[in-house]
Order: sequence, then C-alpha cells, then structure tokens
Amino acid sequence: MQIVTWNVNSIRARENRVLNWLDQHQPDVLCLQELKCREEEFPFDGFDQLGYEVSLLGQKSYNGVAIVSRSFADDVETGLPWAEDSDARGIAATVDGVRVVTVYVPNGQQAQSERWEQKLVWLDKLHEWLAATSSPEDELVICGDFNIAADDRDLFDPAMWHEQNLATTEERERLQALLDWGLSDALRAKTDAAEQYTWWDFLTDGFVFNRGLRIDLHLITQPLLERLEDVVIDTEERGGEKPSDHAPVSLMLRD
DNA sequence: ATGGCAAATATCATTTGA
Repeated sequence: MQIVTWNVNSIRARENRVLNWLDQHQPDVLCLQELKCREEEFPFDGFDQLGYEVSLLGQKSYNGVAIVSRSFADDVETGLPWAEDSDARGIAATVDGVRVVTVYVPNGQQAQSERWEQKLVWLDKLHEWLAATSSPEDELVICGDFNIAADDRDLFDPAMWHEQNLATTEERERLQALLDWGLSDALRAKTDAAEQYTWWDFLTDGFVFNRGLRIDLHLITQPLLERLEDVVIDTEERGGEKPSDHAPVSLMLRD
C-alpha cells in the first residue's frame, strides 16, 4: 500500500503536475495540502477520470487539505483538530482499513511571534484530538506538512536555523509528544541519513544548491511500523517547470 | 538594511509561505 503526502502549493496551479504524477505512480492514497481553493473550485474531473475519489476541506486562497483515494474513503472527518478552527488544515478518512489523517500545520512565521504561539496551540490541540479519538493500537498514519524540522539532520544549515521558526525547542517538543503517544517518524525508522529534504525554497533557488528542509512527514502507529517497507521522497518532481516547493513523499507498506 | 520567488486576490499592491 502506498500513501503519499504532498504540499502542492495550489491545486489549480499544479493540476497537470498532480494528475500526471498520480497516473504515473498509481498510489492508493494521495494526501494533499495547500489546495488554496474552495471545494467548488477543486478540479475534480481529472481525478475522476483516473479512477480516484476526492474527499476535501477547502478554503479560499489559503490552506485546504484533501485525501485522494482509489478505494472508498470511509468515515471522513473534517474540522481537525477542533471543530471551531477557522482554517482548513485537517481531514481524516479510513481507506483499505487504514485510518489516514492529513494535516497542514500552521507555519508560525517567526519564533516567539503571535502566529508561532498559535502554531504551538494548534499542535497541542492535534495531540488532544488524537488521544481522544484514536489508539496507538490502531492502523493509523498522520501525514502532511508539519512545518517542523525534527532535528538538525533535517536542516540545510543548522547554525543559521538555530531556534528559528520550524526548528525551535518548543515546536520539536510538540512533535516529540506526538511520537511519545505512540507514533514513529516513518523515514527515521528507515534511515539516520541527513539531507532527506522534502522542501526547498523558491527565493534563493534552494533546490539547485540542495538547501532544503525535511518537514513533510508520515507518523505511523506500531501496527503500521510492522508493515513499513520504505519511505520515498520524489525529488525529481521538485524539478522542471513550475513545481511545488515541496516534493511528494510516499509511505510504502507491505500488504 | 533585508534582496531574491510563487500564488491568490481583483491588485496594479498586499499577504502568506518556511
């Protein structure tokens, strides 16, 4: 089973890229973040034609998340991690027996800022929601753009990033708390290697110089850890004309 | 003193991203 996470940075700007990738790779589940559109603006037709269904939570201009699946998406839940959140940042569904949760964690803008404080609260709420609705014994994956570099191997310049937004102790503690509940960072279960980046900046042409971050993650429970085959970052998709600034990341599970 | 890019909005400039 292949479960992919991809921050597409606008589904309308990336429609052809996403459909071509989907057709070529044929994953079971494709989780998308940063749709940047309302539900009525989502390009459903191309997904239909490839034999996929789309469950989504849209929002004008910002955020927006979707679960694209080959099989029926059961028990779709939106409004995560809490019902009153005005941002479209979370959706969950059960596909082929696996509970798939995908999130777009708030960016935080700058360490110690008001947005950063809200990011910490959002992560606390995600933890509360998870603990209230799920068990570490479930076959469950939380994937998405966490906007946190788990440790210094996940940063291109640790000295420059020291205690900066995405790399602060407080953010890393929130991520660790999720792991302590009963999740494993799937890529780290496979490799200790540095430079396993999933994002490269547009501003300074980061991809060309491999100045990237690993911020797109799959966190999996023990039952899925036992099925873990590999995690594959498709850096090729970051190249060419008009890519997203994030690469698709695939969780490969044994049947 | 803080550039450089990309996307959305209805904009000819601002916000957000990470």
